[in-house]
Amino acid sequence: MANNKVSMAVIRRLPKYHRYLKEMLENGINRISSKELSDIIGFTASQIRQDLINFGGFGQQGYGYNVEDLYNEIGQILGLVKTYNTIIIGAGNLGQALANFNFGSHGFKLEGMFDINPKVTGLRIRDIEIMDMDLLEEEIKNKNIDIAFICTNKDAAQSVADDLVKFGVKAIWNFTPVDLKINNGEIIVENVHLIDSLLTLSYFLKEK
Amino acid sequence: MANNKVSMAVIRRLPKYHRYLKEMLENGINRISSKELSDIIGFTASQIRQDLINFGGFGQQGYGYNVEDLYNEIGQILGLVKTYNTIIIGAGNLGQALANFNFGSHGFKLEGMFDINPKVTGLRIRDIEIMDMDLLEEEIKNKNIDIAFICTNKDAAQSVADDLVKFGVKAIWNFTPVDLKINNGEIIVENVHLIDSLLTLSYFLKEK
DNA sequence: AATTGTTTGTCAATTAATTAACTAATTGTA
DNA sequence: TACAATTAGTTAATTAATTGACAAACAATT
Repeated sequence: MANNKVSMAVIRRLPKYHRYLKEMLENGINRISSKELSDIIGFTASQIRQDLINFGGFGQQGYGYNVEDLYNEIGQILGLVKTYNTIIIGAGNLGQALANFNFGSHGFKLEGMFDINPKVTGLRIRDIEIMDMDLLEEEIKNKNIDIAFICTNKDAAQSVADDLVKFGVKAIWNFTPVDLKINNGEIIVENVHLIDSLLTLSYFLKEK
Repeated sequence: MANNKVSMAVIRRLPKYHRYLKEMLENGINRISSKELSDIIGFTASQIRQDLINFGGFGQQGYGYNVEDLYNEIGQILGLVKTYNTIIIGAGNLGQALANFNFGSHGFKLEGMFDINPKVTGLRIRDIEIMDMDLLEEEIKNKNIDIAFICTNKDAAQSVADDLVKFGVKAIWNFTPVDLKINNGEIIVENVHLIDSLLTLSYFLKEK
């Protein structure tokens, strides 16, 4: 199971494999070749084999891949074997929407929500209390929080991120239209820049 | 202003340029070199020049780029010169969150929201009525809808997409964890696969 | 058991994307 | 006005990513 520098392009395809394999598993398909997978998922068969080889290769010549095994392997590669503790910072519409997404079923347990607005602090979303930001440090440390979702407005994002890092969070899922400056190279930052996505759509729409 | 096949990598960087240039403009910076921009935005100076050359090149040797001009040019490239009419399908937590995002300020005017759930139809979010899906065809045609945001559950996504295409929508912004099958090659589909993003984060978290 | 067909893993070839080097235009200054 | 400094545009070199080809391994069949 080699692991010297897997490219970002490959990594970003893994969740899609995982998604499709799960579906196949649910449909009772227990064997698949790279060619068949190619037809379904839209990557070339060669690319699929190359991608999987990055992590050791899980197939068998003349047979293909066992769907369940491959699903489990990719799950493992994606770190879906343990549960991560998460919190949401900013309990506005987006924060509340994410709280209701139930990422818990994928192994991401929501442990708390935070906001500065006294109109929402004290409320509960899906049994999770919205707490004041004053409690952030304590909660991160007590509950051993791994991942924080930043759903504040863009002006608050950087200072919130600084606090999160200071208090020991390991990864940030950033929903604000800001590129966070994080000095600590150990901290993972994953952005969901909705406006960038919409502008990309707009680009292609204009091209027509 | 050449335009023979700009690569996806370049296109997906454009919104970031646009974002940073806007910020500079607001800060009263009116001139910038590729080197300075590189320090701020994190792409190499060479890449920045290469990117811009795809669209004709807007700089001047010995001077750099005029921030306002470049901002406007990129805005134009991204199609931000006209207003697009949008609707949201699925008025659950996410749909409501997106309605409150106010993409109108970027030229994306929200013209309606739709849901099948009678508990939410009739309600208003930011002065936009949540309508029953029965009215979808009529509204798309009357209001000349360009873009639909799909925020339904994943099981409804494909059939909603089929209807949207049939009724004349030009682009779909898909928030469901499904890869929509659209035959009509003229239709733009832009995905926001939140779970894929979270699993990518998870991958890097596991790597540490 | 032998043979045919399938399919991965591997390696090579190709294509795409990024980075570096260079040239010529322009700015700013003495 | 002349000259040094700056900097985009351009071309070339490098690196990365994708695709194609094929041998070895295995499965299925006779």
